[in-house]
Amino acid sequence: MSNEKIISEQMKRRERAERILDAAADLLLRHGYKRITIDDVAKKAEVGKGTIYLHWKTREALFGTLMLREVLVIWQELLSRLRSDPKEVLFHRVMRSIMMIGMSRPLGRALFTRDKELLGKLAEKSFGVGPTQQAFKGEFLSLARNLGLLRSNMNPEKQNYALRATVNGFLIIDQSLTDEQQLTLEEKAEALAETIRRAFEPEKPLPPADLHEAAAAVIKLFEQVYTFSEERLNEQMK
Amino acid sequence: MSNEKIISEQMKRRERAERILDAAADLLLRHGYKRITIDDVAKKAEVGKGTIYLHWKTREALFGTLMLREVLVIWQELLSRLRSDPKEVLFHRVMRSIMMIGMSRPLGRALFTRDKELLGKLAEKSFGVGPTQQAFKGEFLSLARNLGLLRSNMNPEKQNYALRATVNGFLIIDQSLTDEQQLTLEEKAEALAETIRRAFEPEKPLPPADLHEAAAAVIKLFEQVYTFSEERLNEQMK
DNA sequence: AAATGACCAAATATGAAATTAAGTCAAAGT
DNA sequence: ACTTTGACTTAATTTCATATTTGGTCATTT
Repeated sequence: MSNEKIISEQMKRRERAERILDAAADLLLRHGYKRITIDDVAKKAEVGKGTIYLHWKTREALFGTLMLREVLVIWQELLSRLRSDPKEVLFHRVMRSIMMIGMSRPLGRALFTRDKELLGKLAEKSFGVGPTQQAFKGEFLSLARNLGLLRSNMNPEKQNYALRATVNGFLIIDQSLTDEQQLTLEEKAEALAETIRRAFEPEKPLPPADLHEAAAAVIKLFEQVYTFSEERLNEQMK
Repeated sequence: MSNEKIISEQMKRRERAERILDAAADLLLRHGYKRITIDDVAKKAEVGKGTIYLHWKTREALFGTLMLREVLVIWQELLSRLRSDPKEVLFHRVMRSIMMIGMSRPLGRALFTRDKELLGKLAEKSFGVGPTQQAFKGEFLSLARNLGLLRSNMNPEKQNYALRATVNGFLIIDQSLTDEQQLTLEEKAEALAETIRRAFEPEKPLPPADLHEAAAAVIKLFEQVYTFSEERLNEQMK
């Protein structure tokens, strides 16, 4: 068999996997995790049930991959924003972007708010890929401190805790907001950004030179994490 | 019957109600809401089951009163701190106190973290007394802005949202913290205080004169809310 | 060699019977 | 007379046996 043929075969395979994930995503948002059966997904994706098991070992693995794909799309969009404007590397801007990107996507929103109704037991697990989250929580934060994107006159553990609590608060609160005075997503993201900027960023703005350097460094780290996660995704989709 | 006699009777009645609540609280923290029966409470409080229904109409009402009592204790301790030092009226100090007081009390902690394991369906309901929470979310925040305790160069709705999200984040995150590097309660409360101060308070500190005025005004409002809630409690305990 | 769906075992849903517990009130206690 | 109680009623919950569904496999078809 020719090389092109093999590659084309792999592409078709990948396309089919994506189609199955699309079907799963649609059903997930429509009916919620616990109500979906593999038969439903197979029917919707127009493949035999056995075919799904050619791609994933278990039902849970299928949905795990779906979540990872969603996280990667968000990650990619974030990277694209970072590349288009170095100012986007400012910590509050990164957080605003993450909130804007994630919350405007139905699946991202379910992930961010830990929507138990929709995700069922999936809500507990973390899909940022273990190492990805590590990178984010650990490496990224210390990098941000070193680059002057975060205050450095603050105990790092305390700062990490405070950041996590704050961001989590903004993400989680959305579902319990039955308030009439609903703010728009833009306003909410802006509120998060302002809170983060005032509470965690240095008083005086970063000089443009440092900003560029910071952007380059952060993009590099994010690309590493992205590439790593992408490889994981590719493995999972065989 | 003499007046003293009647008052003494009422006191005994009240004491018995407290004893029942104590029993309920103990069982609640030990076994969780859904596992407790009224018989358990009656036995523990050394009263007949019927006696409990002389105080409360339903099981849920009994536990509702228990929650209200807990909120009032926290409220009272907060007021006491405010009275002892006017500086405690600074917004970040109020928030730190609330976190310190509430989180150091088992029942308060369950309430703040919305511990579903312990509180069951009670976790959903709000026990700050409808009007109390209104007062807190509405009146208190606008009063704080007027008194210079909060930045006034920020859209009030957005500021309210951001504050709620932030504080909620610090309170809720505690239960999902399986992290090894557990901070002490003091450190966590300090982290919340610092975040609040930087993100929501004016840059320059309040002059001492304004501080005293602010403390007086806030204490007055809190006393009103406290008194109102206390009356509710008294009604509920008949 | 890839894809399928009939098949099997395990999980889950169903529903009737048994148990438990919330709430009442006639009787006992003070 | 007035308070307190626990046996009683009924509604809710649990149990348990049976029926159904569904995750995952693999012999057969494409």
